[in-house]
Amino acid sequence: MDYDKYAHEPFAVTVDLAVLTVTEGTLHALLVERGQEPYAGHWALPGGFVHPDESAETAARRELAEETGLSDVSGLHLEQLRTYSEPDRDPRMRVVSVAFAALLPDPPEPHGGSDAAEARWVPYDKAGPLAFDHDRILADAHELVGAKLEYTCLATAFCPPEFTLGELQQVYETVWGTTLDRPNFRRKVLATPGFVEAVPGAARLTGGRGKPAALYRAGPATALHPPLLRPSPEGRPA
Amino acid sequence: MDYDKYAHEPFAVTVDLAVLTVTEGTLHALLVERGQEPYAGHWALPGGFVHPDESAETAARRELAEETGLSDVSGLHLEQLRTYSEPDRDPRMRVVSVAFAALLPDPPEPHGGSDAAEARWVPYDKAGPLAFDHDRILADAHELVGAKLEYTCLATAFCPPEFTLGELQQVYETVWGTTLDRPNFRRKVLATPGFVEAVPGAARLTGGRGKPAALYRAGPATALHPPLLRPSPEGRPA
DNA sequence: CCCTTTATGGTCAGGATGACTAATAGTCCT
DNA sequence: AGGACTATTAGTCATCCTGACCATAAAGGG
Repeated sequence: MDYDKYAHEPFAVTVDLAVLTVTEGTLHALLVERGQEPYAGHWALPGGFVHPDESAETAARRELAEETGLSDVSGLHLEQLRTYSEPDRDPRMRVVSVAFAALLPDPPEPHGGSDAAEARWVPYDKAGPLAFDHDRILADAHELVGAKLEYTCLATAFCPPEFTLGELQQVYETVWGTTLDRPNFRRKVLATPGFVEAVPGAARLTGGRGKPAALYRAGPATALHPPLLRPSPEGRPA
Repeated sequence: MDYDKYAHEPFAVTVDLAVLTVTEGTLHALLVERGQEPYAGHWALPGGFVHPDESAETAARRELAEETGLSDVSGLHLEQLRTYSEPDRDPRMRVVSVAFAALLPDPPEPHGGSDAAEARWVPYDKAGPLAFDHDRILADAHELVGAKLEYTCLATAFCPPEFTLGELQQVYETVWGTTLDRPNFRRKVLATPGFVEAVPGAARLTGGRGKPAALYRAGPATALHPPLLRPSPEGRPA
């Protein structure tokens, strides 16, 4: 890198967050309503400028805390998605945005943060046309999370500290948009060492009817070997 | 994103390229020798500033062409890796770098490009301490490529337009640092529709001894279902 | 001509997966 | 309280995929 050969144009660097959660069997994204031009009145992904003294990861975590009002953002899963740098993605100036996907277990009531007119959880399908290239960012986040569910233990990031296998399966089904066989899912998860570990105090749960389910915690494993492949819709995704 | 709330500090945005190739059964990376401070005399990944009118992808492709001297960079595989944005990663100023992994079939002789004192192919293992955080970027690129070989058809990007299954297997073995069973590898590859397609003119090849191998081309498939998992070194990667 | 080398073809057992059936243990309704 | 309902948990069975092999074919080199 030769920094002195070209006059380096200044860029603005932002972070955009695709904050995802699973509630009521549906994938939700956290959106904010823009208060100013451009795209005033449109919905957009939360985000903001990277400060001079922080990394993109730090900025993303700060924005996440501001936007969700959560105090403990340190334990949340943050995944760097991709960087979007098309020259015309912001009509006002040259903005390079580092996008992150954040996974939340329980969706807290979003209080329209510092700079957002309003913040709301919106079902993924109904996340209408968003400002800037945020539609694509959100779609990319969905795809990334869906793929990572296959070969990592990421799914537990959508669950509270203690969860049932039914809840874990719900995460897979919701993100993938499919249904899975319950006994098979159970067998697979339990056969993967370190994925989940049973909570010894044979606890129970569920506010509904049916047999109480055993509780599990996220295990130390991060990778899934062999992976848990989502069913191919057709013959083969060629 | 509220662009007017904070005075947005200007950042310099660069691209860094981890250009990888497989030659003589070894993974090689393209490195350039820095001509100026900081890290003068050290080796580094090729890269440079993103121009005001181009995206990071475009900049990466341009730098790749300059650095390798290849005229046809359009067909080469470029994969966005990650963005590195630690505030202190460059001692002089605030630089945010979008890193890419580039995969080459035949390593052309690198002509020390416009701004590089010298450019050279270096075996991956011997890519000593690099400038800035480029050691980590290179390692991340290796890990990404290794993972993508498992569940995508990326391996053909390391091969010339027509190749033998032996060469394809070589790619896997070199990147993963393992050995694979030849008949099993063959069976797996041929059983995946769209991965490779035989060249009808039952051509042959190889400059050495042994039975001539059939030639194949890259197929239309991009994903590998089910994946081609690398052998787990120990019991289970927990 | 024999040996080495590489490619290709095939077998065979074990593991993983998908499709089901059945039993268990609770809540809800009447 | 009893029965209906529901969700969890357990288990079976055939099939596919995989890893570990062995065998054959087609070249080149002594």
